[in-house]
Amino acid sequence: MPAGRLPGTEHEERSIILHVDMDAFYAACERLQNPELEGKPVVVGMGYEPGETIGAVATASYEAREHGVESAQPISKALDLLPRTARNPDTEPVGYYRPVDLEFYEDVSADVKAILHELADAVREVSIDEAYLDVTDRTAWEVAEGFGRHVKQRIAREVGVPASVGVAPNMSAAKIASDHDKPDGLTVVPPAELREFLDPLPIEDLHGVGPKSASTFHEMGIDTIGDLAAADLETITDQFGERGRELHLRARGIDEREVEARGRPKSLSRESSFSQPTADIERARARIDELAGAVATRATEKGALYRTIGIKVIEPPYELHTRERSLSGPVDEPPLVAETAQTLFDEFEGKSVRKLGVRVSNLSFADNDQADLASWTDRTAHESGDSSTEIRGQARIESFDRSEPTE
DNA sequence: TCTGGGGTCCTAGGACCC
DNA sequence: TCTGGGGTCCTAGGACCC
Repeated sequence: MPAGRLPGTEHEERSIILHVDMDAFYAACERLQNPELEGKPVVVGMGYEPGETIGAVATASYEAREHGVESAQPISKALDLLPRTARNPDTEPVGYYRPVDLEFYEDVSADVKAILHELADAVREVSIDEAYLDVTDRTAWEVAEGFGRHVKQRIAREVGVPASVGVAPNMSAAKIASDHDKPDGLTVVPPAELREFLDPLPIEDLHGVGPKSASTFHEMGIDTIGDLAAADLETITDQFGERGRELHLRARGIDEREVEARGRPKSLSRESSFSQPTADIERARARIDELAGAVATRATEKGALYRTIGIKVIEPPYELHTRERSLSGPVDEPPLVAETAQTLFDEFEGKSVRKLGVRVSNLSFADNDQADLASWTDRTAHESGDSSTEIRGQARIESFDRSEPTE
């Protein structure tokens, strides 16, 4: 926190925040590998295999969206709206379906992110296709539009994928701005225009307002961001708690969050659905073993120790349950993930399940994490010797002590 | 919307401690 | 002993995001 930085709105007026959002990113990456797809409707499906009808839409190009294809849609439905083949391909639209190739997309994303880090001091990578930049010290409002265009052009020229950019005095508004003119958009909202930009937008455009909150807002007669800005704060916090306070501020163009690099992950998980809900306990337990193994492998790869192991069970129609158990200390012990997950699943035996997940959380990182390392050695010092093998062994035994009485 | 996978944050009650 | 207040951790669920 720089000394002399003023709090409140003065700080915000000085900030220039840029949000970069790649357009239909997976589809754009597919076009990079296969330029004939340019201008064609492209659908990238997860769990999709060429020629099959299984899976769900991860990303649809804008051309595919024109036919009603949306992300999260089952591939089978997308195929109804946009077939792979047509009787007369000259007059009827044909969709180009591709399976997700995450490794390639991550490489492309890394190229984009490298450019972003050159262009800003602070970068928050939100996801594979999205980032916030604090460019306060790199540009000025008078030339912010040119700066935004420069960002887009560098990404297009050096990586070859389109991006939409929003520039605004804070993160919340920058996010809305980048979405304002998609695809290939550029929207600049200087401080003086912030309120008039936000006011007419639908309440759904506010980041953090999902379907549930939106319908509550509508019931309250709040349909636009301007309506929320004008609403009585107490009415909002009564309904939405602390989150409501935050949304009320953002609706009024205030968002004090700083652009900070993302820290370590807080949890790691794997989940997968059955094509049909199943009550077959053997299948369910086999699936849990697979998921536990995959999660544990990922944790090991990332150098993460976990202290909490949990499962997620979705019963039809779509009833979510979570169970978790904490150990006495952080471990990296793949068999323990599976054992604990299986124990937690006991109470669901005989239930029909449509989806299962395994998760590890309460993570700590052995490498290069001074604070964690210090507290870890500190905490374990009185309990036992200083050998990590002993500590892990102890955590393991205590976890059994806890679980056994319930059986 | 009859719903894929991987995350984050918040809330609320209970246990447990001082 | 029928009983205060505060803090932290654990667990389950909910909402939201990409």
